[in-house]
Amino acid sequence: MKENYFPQEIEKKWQKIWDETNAFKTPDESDKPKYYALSMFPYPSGKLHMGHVRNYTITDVIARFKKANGFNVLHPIGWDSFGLPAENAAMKHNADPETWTDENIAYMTKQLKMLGLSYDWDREVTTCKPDYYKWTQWLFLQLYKKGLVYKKEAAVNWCDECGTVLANEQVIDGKCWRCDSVVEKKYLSQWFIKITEYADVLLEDLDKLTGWGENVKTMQANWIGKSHGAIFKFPVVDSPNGDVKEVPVYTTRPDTVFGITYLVVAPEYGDIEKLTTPENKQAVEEYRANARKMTEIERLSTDRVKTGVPLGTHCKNPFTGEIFPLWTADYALVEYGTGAVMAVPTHDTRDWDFAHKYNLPLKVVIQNPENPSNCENEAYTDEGILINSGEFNGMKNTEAKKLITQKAVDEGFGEFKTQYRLRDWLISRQRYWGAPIPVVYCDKCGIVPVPEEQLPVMLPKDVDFKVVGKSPITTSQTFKDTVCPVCGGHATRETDTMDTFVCSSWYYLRYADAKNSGKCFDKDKVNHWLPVDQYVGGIEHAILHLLYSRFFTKALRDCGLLDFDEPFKNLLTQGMVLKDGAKMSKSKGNTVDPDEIFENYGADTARLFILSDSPPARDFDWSDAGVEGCYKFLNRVWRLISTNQDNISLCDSGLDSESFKDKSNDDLVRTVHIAIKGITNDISNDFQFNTVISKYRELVNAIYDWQAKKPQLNDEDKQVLSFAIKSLLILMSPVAVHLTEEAWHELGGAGSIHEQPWCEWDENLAKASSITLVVQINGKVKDKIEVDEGVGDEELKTIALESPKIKALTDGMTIVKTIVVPKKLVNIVVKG
RNA sequence: GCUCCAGUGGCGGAAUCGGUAGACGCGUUGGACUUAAAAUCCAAUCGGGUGCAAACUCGGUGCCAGUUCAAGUCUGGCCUGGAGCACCA
Repeated sequence: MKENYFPQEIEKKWQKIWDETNAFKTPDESDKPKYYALSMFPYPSGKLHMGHVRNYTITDVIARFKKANGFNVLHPIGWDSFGLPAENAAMKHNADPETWTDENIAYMTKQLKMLGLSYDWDREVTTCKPDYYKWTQWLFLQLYKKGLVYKKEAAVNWCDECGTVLANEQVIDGKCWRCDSVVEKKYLSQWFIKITEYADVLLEDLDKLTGWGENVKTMQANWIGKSHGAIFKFPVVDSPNGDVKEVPVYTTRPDTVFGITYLVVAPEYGDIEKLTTPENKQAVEEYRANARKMTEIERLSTDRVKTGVPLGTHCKNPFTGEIFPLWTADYALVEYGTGAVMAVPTHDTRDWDFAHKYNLPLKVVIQNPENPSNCENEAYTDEGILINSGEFNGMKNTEAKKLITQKAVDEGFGEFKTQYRLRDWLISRQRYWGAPIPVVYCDKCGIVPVPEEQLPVMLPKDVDFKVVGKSPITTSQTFKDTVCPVCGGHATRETDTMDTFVCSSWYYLRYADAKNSGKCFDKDKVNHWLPVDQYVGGIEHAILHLLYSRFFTKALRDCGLLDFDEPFKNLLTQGMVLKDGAKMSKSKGNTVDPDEIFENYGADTARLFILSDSPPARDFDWSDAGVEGCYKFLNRVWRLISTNQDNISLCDSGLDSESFKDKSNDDLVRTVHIAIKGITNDISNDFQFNTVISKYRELVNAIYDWQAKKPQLNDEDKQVLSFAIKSLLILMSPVAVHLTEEAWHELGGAGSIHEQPWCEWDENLAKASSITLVVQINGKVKDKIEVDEGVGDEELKTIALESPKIKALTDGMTIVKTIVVPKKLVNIVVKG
């Protein structure tokens, strides 16, 4: 064993061996219980960044820990490899996106191997390869058959920079999630997945996800946005042609229905033209044109002054017989509810603002119990007692909600209604580098799905990537023109491709059966491996990927392809990697290149450091000094072992014997047992790797201290040291994967350290031989006394009371009572 | 506005059940080794007070209350920061 630690040399050596022997291959069949550890797979952008390093290291340590603890662990990796950056790169160099992607995957694969990750590379999945996207297309067809996919013309989010539409989930603050440019509304015919059909179960099943953080669950719940309310239908009294009989509205405040003074429809409301009088037509048209021009950001800004114009027509309130005017205003959203709102200015802040601007009347119907002369300066939106509400007067508004709706139901102008904020998932993209949507448009038969036996619909190669203003795929001569599978006549292929989030919504299933060429996956294999026991990834997917994947799992279950409800049993959302307090990013210039760290310090240092300073869920501040510190620590570990090489014998069978445990009352043996227990518990409880690493340090410090007191080691000491080092190596093996393997090998350990079972501890040895009794007076620490471990409660009390310090302090006082916490503490309550 | 999370030394953070606040590390300071440096090792490091010193003592986990023999931890009310949602009727 070399005296000095040369990580680069060691790491290269072992990586080669692991690679050649396929060391981390996972068999499907095993006597052991299964464990599925998964990181969110990367987009092959070119190089790994520190976020990747953190993500994959966390999952790798978990996978290795579980393996050592007797599980058959599935720990796969793949590539989320469709998407716009490849296409943009291709456009820039007029090259094939596939070449760019392949090169990136090759480079990043090399980096993953340099990090020493224990992947089963035989299960690698690459979403842009036909053997994968064939099944993405196949699954699309299954959902289509189930009626969960449809095409419709709708107001959609258009990103001009990316030249494509976006899903709702991909619009952040009115901007594109990818390129940050402002998103426009466009009316286009697009493909949607009916995720709303699963809104309720997606919400309800969040309760089953006990292994998910509350933050992610509430984010999803908010996004789904379930609300309970009513639909009321208001008869139109003066529709110009008499062809619109009523306007339905959705409200969560049926209790305020007696306070309606006007009604608002969205500018895009379907019947708006029929509800406009000829005199108002011009103003309404202008208003609508103006609304169309506005960006989402402008339109949705809450601090904007509300605007609107009257339509000239009126509705009747069936509860009161009152007639009130119809307006259009862009604060009503066509996509939500019915696209029309009943306005109660006295009890809704938005209606209040609008009514004040246009001098619309107010009618108070809910009385503020603390301030009966309410609604003079602002809307009153809290609970209260109904007034001016006919038969409902005097009732609590919370109770009236139900009764008022019931009346509407009974009299045929209303119904109870549950409403969701979630919209259907827009999945078509006007881009080349994605899975082609397997559909053709026949001149005669209309929309025809591609027959399954014709899959995959391959991406064409005869494409001009330099084209501007349309998808490159449309330039292919061979792609568009095709034959209708039904009638054999001329047909045109769909040129839209699928959102990459469709590809990533099922990849975790494919790992269970990655090489299956006849099916997307074998049902038994998927049922065996899934759900994922531990999923690890960034919080940025809290809604997008995680919601889509949950939906996919449920939809595929309903297609009979699998038998479970939720894909990810436990979710760990790791924090960001920061540098100098800001997220690492190229634009800020505060990135740290993993390659440089590997080169200068080795992967083990990188792994150790990225786990050391913060718990996984919290943000992690990268510091050069911290890396240096971890490197020094590994050197310290190496030195400890290399200078003791002759004193250590790993294959000493005596280490595992009962007699060794019994005869060893050595403090170091106890320290090791305490470390094993602590480290095992810290990993098991929420993967607290930062404290695991502090315990590595404590153990190493303890071994050094122990040795400093023993200039000469006798045979028993050597056995104790061997036990300590062996345990240290195994405990550190999930993190410092190369160093521990090398040391294990050099010290004559059998096989690979990564095949060793985890250390066990003896409960009796995993505690100090004596305890420090804390003595408090009135809750304040006054004395600390070393006592034997086995001392009983009564005796502890006596010891405490007889301590000279305590005697002096309690002298002349009345002892009211004495509380004894076994093996820990005595609190003496005194008076006087 | 609503929802969730967090707040502990100079810094990252630690503290199963309510039971010694500040583990472990970074940084800083002093020292040893060295011609010198690097590396390594040793010591100190929350604040105030008493003391030459060992030591002793008081205060302290965002703020204010409360529960308790005992609160970083539990309860209520605030403050600050972060994240998500948001003219969603």
